[in-house]
Amino acid sequence: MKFSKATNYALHSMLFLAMDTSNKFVGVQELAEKQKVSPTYLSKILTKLAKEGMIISSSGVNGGYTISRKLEDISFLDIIHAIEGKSSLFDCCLDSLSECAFKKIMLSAEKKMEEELKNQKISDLVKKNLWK
Amino acid sequence: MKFSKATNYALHSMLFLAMDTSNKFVGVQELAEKQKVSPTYLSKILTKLAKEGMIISSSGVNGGYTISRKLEDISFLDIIHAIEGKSSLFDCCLDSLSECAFKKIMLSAEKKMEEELKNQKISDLVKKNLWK
DNA sequence: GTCGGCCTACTCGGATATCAGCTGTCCGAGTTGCCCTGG
DNA sequence: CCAGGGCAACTCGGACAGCTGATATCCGAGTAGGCCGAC
Repeated sequence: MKFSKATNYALHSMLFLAMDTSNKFVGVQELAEKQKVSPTYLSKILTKLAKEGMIISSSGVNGGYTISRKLEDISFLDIIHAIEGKSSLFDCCLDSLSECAFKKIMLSAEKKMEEELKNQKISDLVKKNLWK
Repeated sequence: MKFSKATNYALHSMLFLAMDTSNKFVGVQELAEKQKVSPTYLSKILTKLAKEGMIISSSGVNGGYTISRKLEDISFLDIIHAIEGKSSLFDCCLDSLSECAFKKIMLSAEKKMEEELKNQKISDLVKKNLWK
């Protein structure tokens, strides 16, 4: 029961991209170096984000990734869902036909966390310039 | 990023124990059968709960487990913490000396969920008699 | 009758096997910009 | 000069290896209650 490292990489990559003002595409290499990850691995993570439309990828020379225009709309929850998946954190594995009482409660607790994450946008971090 | 099955077993076991009115110790065998798990595996989970003082174990003939007296105080969060551990769900693996901006936000979201789980007691479920 | 030893039904805890998902690597394919060459 | 081919710098995506932690099993040890036999 932990967030995966991939989620961490995804969040940081999004921040890097959001803070890049050059309007150019940023290569995986550069992003990977800053986070000390292998470029190939990071590219897999970025591909997931691209599929969700949060970032845009460009092949070829001077290719790379850049943030999608709708930056203001991208919340932490979106990023986490893109990496971790959207399924519930709790599975009641007893094959109860009737709804498991625990599941309801766990689900509502989960919702509370998601609400909080939905209100946190990457763009807020950029404004506060919280990165070194 | 999922709650483990062990957590599910722990929650259900706690409910079974809480609903047992016989004032006797309930054997692992019985608990395991109801949840269709191996008794040895379940015993490891129950040992963790016992170490946290939520349940009491008794060796020997007619031994088993029974709920601790302070049932009213036992929340979902206590049970989850006993099984999953108490460490934060999010680790920022960049060795930033300064506090990572993400960690703060993730931690606060996590807290929201924990608050909810802290207010949910096993004893409430027993009262509502939500189990088949 | 009663005391003590044995047997049985339990839990406890360590060692180990198994499995799934996360992490990470490798490589071939596709794409694009740029240079270089031939007309 | 300039059009086209080739090259190099990229990403993309599938296949696969390694590792870690969750899941599960096995077994020996300890413990408590009850039975049974000897005195």
